[in-house]
Amino acid sequence: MRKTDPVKHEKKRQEILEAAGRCFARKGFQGATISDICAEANISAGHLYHYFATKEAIIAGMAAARLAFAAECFNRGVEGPDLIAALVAEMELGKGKAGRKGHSLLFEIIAEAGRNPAVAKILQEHSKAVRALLADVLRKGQARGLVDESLDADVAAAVLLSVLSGSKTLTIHDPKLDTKASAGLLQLLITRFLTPPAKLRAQSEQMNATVN
Amino acid sequence: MRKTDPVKHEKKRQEILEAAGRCFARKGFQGATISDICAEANISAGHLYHYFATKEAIIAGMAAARLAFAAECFNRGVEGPDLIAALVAEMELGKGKAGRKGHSLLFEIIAEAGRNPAVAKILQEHSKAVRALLADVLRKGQARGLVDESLDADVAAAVLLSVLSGSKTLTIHDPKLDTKASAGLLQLLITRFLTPPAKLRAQSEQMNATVN
Amino acid sequence: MRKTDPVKHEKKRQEILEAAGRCFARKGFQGATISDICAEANISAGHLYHYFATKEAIIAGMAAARLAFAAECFNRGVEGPDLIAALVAEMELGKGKAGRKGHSLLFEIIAEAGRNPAVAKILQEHSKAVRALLADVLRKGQARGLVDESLDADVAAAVLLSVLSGSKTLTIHDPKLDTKASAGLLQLLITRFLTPPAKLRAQSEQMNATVN
Amino acid sequence: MRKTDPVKHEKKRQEILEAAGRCFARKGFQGATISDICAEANISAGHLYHYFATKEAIIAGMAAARLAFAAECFNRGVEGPDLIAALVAEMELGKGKAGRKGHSLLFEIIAEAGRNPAVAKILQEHSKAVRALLADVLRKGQARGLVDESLDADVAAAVLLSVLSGSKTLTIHDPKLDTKASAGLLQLLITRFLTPPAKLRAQSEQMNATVN
DNA sequence: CATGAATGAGCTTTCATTCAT
DNA sequence: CATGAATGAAAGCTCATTCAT
Repeated sequence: MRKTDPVKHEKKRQEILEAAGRCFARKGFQGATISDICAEANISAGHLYHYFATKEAIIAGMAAARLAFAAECFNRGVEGPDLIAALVAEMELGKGKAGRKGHSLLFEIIAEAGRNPAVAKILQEHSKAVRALLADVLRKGQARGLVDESLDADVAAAVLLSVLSGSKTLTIHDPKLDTKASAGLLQLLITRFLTPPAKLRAQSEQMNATVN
Repeated sequence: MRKTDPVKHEKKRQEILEAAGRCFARKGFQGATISDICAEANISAGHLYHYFATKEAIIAGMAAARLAFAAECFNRGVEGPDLIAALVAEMELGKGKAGRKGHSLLFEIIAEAGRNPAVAKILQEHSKAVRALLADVLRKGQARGLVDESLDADVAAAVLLSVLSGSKTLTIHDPKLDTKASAGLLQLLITRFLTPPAKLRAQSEQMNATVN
Repeated sequence: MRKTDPVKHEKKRQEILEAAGRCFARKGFQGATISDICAEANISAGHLYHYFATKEAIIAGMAAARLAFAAECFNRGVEGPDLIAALVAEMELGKGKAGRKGHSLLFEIIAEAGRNPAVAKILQEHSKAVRALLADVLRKGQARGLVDESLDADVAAAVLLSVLSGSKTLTIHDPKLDTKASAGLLQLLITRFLTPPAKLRAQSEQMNATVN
Repeated sequence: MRKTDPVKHEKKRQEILEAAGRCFARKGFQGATISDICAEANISAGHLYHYFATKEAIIAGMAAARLAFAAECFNRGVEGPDLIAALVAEMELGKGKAGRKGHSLLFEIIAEAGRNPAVAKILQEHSKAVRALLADVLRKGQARGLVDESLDADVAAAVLLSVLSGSKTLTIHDPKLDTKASAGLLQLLITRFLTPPAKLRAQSEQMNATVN
């Protein structure tokens, strides 16, 4: 009497979600068909429904998995020594086609969240967690004098994350973008936003001194 | 034999595009059917095809119209006296449900651009034009000492527009967002990014003086 | 601006219902597919849905049409001079294959009524109407001394109709049935049930007299 | 190497058929799925196929079991002292919802017999046996002067069974049926059909005598 | 210009059945 | 004996598009 092995089951589920992710990135949520996903996952149409009750469930599951993965990457980067460099790195400006596909998927999720409450909830829970983490990092920075104390850490975290999202539109708006220059300006933008004015003044005085 | 009145024809086209825009905002590009659009525009399915050859053409036409309108608004605001206030105003953070629908539509367009070359081209042409305009404004600002001269105006314009796009994810990521505080920090972010360091130092010294 | 012609529309609807009736008689409600019905009605699958929203609606519509037709036949027969002969005629015992198909359809409807409320309602409304008519005829018979006055006309009508339904199982239970003999006995059964005892006695005394 | 215990095997078969009967009563032959039956019988889908080769076989087996059971009940009742009361009792007019489910199943079988030869054969064999039995009882009644000798016992048996079948449509045609009154009239109907005219005359003369 | 009847490919989903374990 | 993962054909239904009127 062999009972279902829940580990194997979960592994297969993840495999399917990954296959679905690739299809969705290629064709969008509605453009990708169940057939596409089955072909990509190498299973039959009928079998897919042992793992997911509806296509909706696949979309929701896939969004959750993708965002969880993104959050994990973000966490790792942000807990390192250089917050600003980590943020800019997260923007993945230069990844070519593969990166752009991933970005499309992100905007697909955002658009879907506008009319699919299940996806909206997933997206909001994800960003709440990421925002909280970032706010925490900012507060520590404020304690160490590296971040302007006059900024509300929670709001600043939300704004920084929106900048991060926005940065991913750069290559979509302009495929011939100078990614190095853009990354540099984004780094400058974040630096000027976060650095305490006193410190900034000191730096610029020093620069002036150097110049003169 | 009366020939088609081209003015009337164009007017109807615009009407249909507006109807399509409402449907797309509600249900997405694939979720909205030709039937939906016909119902919204009060015409028959057959008649729709006198104005647009395919659904694709409606999507493209609608994206073009929507972006043209956005550009127009943007131009008006940006040519006014206060650039930064205009940018923040453009972010439309507090518009409630209606605003969020419009934002979903924007991200729909962005996601679609990732896999539909026609839409990608429209989006890129639009942003090229807007970017050029904004870069021009920035250059004038640099000439008048209001904008940091060390910034490359073209790249800075692209970055600012990406911040603008990103800001529209704020209410999607968190519907309970404190819109005033967010708008305030975004304004601060742009200010600190653009203001020449020298001027900023002056301001902050002045502030310090006031404080002491 | 040609508007839909409701007459044509209704005619097509009836055509489809007739085609559906044939398919259902052949394969049952679930056994007959939308494709089958479309092929039988010579229309495309998509077009069927201009006339019926769901397969359920086709079943319901078809049941209603079929029962309405049956009621019409019944009414015509029953209002004639010989009620009992009409009832026996209605049993259609000798119609061969075609008849049996029609009977299967009837039992299909009855079985479906057991779990499909919409069909149950249609069936009940139909039989209510037929029962009322038959009860009326019985009451007139009672007034003229042809029907036993001690019978409750309403209950007797229901019982007679159930006998009519039951008679349609005869050829299903036994395909080699002696239809003439069965029809004869059914006629006798109904006669003995309805005829006033006094009249029956007179007849049988007369018969006895003849025999002796 | 233990061989299959044929007793246990048969017992399980019967269990499954009972479970199938409940499912079929609830949802019909095509509406009930193999999954439904497995869940109701608490076995796995694969295991079911150790007992039945196809769904068809389950339907046939279940029909056979159900009809065998019905025949058994019938036999017991009909061999008792009061034939007519037994027939009316068999009609089960007042059993509420449960009864109606059982009746639906009967009509399901009848409808299925119209297009499924296997089921048709089972039904016909069953009714042949029951008819033979009933004909026998009638012949005995004729010998004892309780049943009209002019009736052909075989045909009368078929007609009586069709009345029995038909009676089961009563509550389907009218859920608010007066079951007592209907049962009374059915009893009267059968009585008048079977009783020898001479005896009937005697009874009615007696009644007249009483009345006068 | 305007209609809506008509098409048919293709969608998501279901389900009887098989098979490795 | 018993499981449930796996199949794949086919179901009901949708929808962009065409066309006679």
